[in-house]
Amino acid sequence: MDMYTIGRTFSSSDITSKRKFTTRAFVDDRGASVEHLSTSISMSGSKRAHDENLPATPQNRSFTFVDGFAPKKPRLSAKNARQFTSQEIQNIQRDREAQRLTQAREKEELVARKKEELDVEQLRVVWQSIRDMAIDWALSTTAERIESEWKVLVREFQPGQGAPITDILARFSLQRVLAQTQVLAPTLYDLLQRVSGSHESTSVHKDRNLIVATTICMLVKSRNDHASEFQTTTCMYFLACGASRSLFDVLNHAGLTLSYTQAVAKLKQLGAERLEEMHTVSHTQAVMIIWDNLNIAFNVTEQRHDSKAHFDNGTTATLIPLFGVEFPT
DNA sequence: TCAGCTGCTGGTCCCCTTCA
DNA sequence: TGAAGGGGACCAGCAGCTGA
Repeated sequence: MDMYTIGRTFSSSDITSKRKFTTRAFVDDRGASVEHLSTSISMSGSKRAHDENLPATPQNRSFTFVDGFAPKKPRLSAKNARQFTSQEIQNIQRDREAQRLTQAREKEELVARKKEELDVEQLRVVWQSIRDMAIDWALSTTAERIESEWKVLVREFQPGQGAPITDILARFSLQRVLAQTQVLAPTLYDLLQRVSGSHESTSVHKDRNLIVATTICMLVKSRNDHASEFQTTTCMYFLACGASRSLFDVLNHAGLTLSYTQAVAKLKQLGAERLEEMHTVSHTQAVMIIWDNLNIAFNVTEQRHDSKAHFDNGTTATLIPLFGVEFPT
């Protein structure tokens, strides 16, 4: 490895502090240069400068390296100066003017492009804001409309006070529920049709409209406890099927039927209404009575003396009005 | 083996809430 | 304010389980 001294410069503060710097550059065998700086500080005079405790600043620590082997730039002198003709000067001026104009045009284009991007971004933000406002408006308007439609529907589905169970059971129909919903609450009807997928269903085995109608009936009951035509009908069915009281509890909480207590009350009310109807019919026209024995088995798995399987026996009677038969008054 | 306990069910009563 | 409905509390009957 060869060693070369490449020179150095000092700042004024270095000189006053009497430090000696030796700067060397090493060039290895592969030609790569490595700079190494060794600094020795002469403390001759044994008197430290007053500024040594001051923090080092770029000003009092600055030095630069000068490569002694670098080719020197030719000095500008009248001897080396080239003589330009007026035509060349004009050409240079024209070229510089064209270059200036090109740079100005590019700068203008850049500014215009930035402005356009900014405008597009602002437009996008405004568009997003308008879109959000439109969605909010649509949602609130739809909600208000459904709310008003729903109130009308609930009022329509509420039976009159003291309405006979017989009438409720006779007129109840899921098709009627759907038809009334379509007329009185078209927005809600369309919404439920889309949610259930019944508007596009072609299945002949599963009528999704029945699910929509059932859902409407359950929601109506949720909104108004008096609107219970559907639940009154279903509770009669579940009673006839022998559903247990706990099953009634579950179905009642789901809004599918009345409570067991109300179901029994409705059944008794229905029995009283039919008995009254029988009295009326039997006093106004000729009737025929059909009776039959009724046997209900109450089985006990493990019979004991005080707990045995047994049959409850009774007699049922069915009254049939006779039309076209003279009735003596 | 059996008395006592527990859970389920049906029924009734009463209080509270909702709605017209 | 009355009607309608929900639900909790309570009772009775029945059946299954368990420990003495």
